[in-house]
Amino acid sequence: MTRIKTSETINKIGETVLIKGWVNNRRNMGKIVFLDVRDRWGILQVVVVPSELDEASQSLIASVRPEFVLAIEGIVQKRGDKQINPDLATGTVELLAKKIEILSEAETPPFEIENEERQANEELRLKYRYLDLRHERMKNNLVLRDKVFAYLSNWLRANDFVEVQTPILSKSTPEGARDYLVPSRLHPGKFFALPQAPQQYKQLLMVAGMDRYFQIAPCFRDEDARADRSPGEFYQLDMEMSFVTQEDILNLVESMMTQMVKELFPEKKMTFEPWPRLDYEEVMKKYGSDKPDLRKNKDDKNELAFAWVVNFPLFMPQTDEDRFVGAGDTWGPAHNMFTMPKEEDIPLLDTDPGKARSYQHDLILNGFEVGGGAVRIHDMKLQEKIWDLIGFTDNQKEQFKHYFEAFKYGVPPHGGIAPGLERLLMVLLGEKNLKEVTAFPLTSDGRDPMMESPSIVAKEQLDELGIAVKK
RNA sequence: GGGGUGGUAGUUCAGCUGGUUAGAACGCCUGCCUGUCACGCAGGAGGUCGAGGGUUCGAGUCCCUUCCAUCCCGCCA
Repeated sequence: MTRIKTSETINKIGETVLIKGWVNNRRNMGKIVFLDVRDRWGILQVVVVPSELDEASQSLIASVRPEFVLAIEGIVQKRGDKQINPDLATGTVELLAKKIEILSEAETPPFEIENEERQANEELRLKYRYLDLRHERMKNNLVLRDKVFAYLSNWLRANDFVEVQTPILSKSTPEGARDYLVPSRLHPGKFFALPQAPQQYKQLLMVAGMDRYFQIAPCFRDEDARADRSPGEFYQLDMEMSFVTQEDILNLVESMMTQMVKELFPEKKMTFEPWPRLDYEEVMKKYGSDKPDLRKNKDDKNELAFAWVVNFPLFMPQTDEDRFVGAGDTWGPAHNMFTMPKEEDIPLLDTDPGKARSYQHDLILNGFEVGGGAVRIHDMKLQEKIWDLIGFTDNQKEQFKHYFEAFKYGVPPHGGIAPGLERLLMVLLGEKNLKEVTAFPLTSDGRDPMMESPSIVAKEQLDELGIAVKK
């Protein structure tokens, strides 16, 4: 007999079926036992009456405990009017067990699976993440994460975007965050870096003529975590388009996100339609933040205030408190060093660079920055001018040699954006921490208590890589 | 690197101004129960009070040191 999902039983009244799943709960009434059996699709009440069971099943029913994995064959029956459970999707039916097989026994878990309210502390949850993910809320979060990823990918493909996988083993470049380094065995003393974002690759794909690129891109930054900032790795919906203006980028993303929310989160209401385009300077003056929470009623869990922030300054002054690592003493890039200045502000580069504004755009949602991007510089002369202004040395420019080289061969005007997918999901799902929408996150201090990573490696492995570890 | 909060049973927590044998709920174990669905009832097991030191007749409680967790600042182009 083929297994069916617990959720399918509501359409199989009177039929003999086979279900498989975990014991969510057991209620022993003496001569009758109720088992709530859980699979990915839900929970089904199984009625166990010894007289209905075959002999083998009768002898094992007493030993069945929560989280045992069972295969149960039985007859789907309609529940009596008084026995209907409105809280259960399968609450109108139940399975009268005829044959029970224990596929796997289970020890008592370190925390309760059935009771969602009683939540263990975070480290314990992460150590036993495979049990934590049995919680309905966590399972639903992962399923919705997949739905959002799939919706956005498909939407982009339907709009002529092509997904391209860019390298994970990449190159360390003087950008903002700390790199994760990967030693090269074949080139002792040299290192790959895991990408902080596929920034240069996607721009080079525009040079290649891909026209519209996207990627659900893993990004790696070796920085300290926050509730809304994952330690280690996270995913961006990385996008880049050729022959577009900033207006084109904003309109496309707005339309994509709006449709996604309406389709997948119909209970949500947007505060603004269309989304406002806010001037950076005005926003800072009015709210003291470049990512204000613009909801009208902050108690309403279903209100979503999307907005754009534009007209960012191109440069930030380098100060002792606030300094772009890798730049000189005067100016650092406000966003990144590839961001295009607004045409009307280009003359300011020679006179008053601090006043020059750029084609950077941030997507904000309920007080979180859920995406950032820009129109890029496609003129190498302008790019060099920017590099000079931020005090790049010849040595630093040398690290962008490939970029320099590529820009000799015909570069389309281009720009893009990269929404942070976990942060977006966190807001959409009403979670307070990115860990709640990530299957196997690291702890805040960058460990995995389940795998016990990072870990010490064998000396032979280090020797082969030419690495000596300081004790 | 800095700051806030926390660490007591398997889990989540309470434990006042220092005072008898450290409690509750859930979970777990045993028994009873044929309509429960947070089943119920009766009983039971389970504690290095994060660790070390100190003050005191007496420390879960006060002091010092230290470890761990989490949130925030720094950091995050």
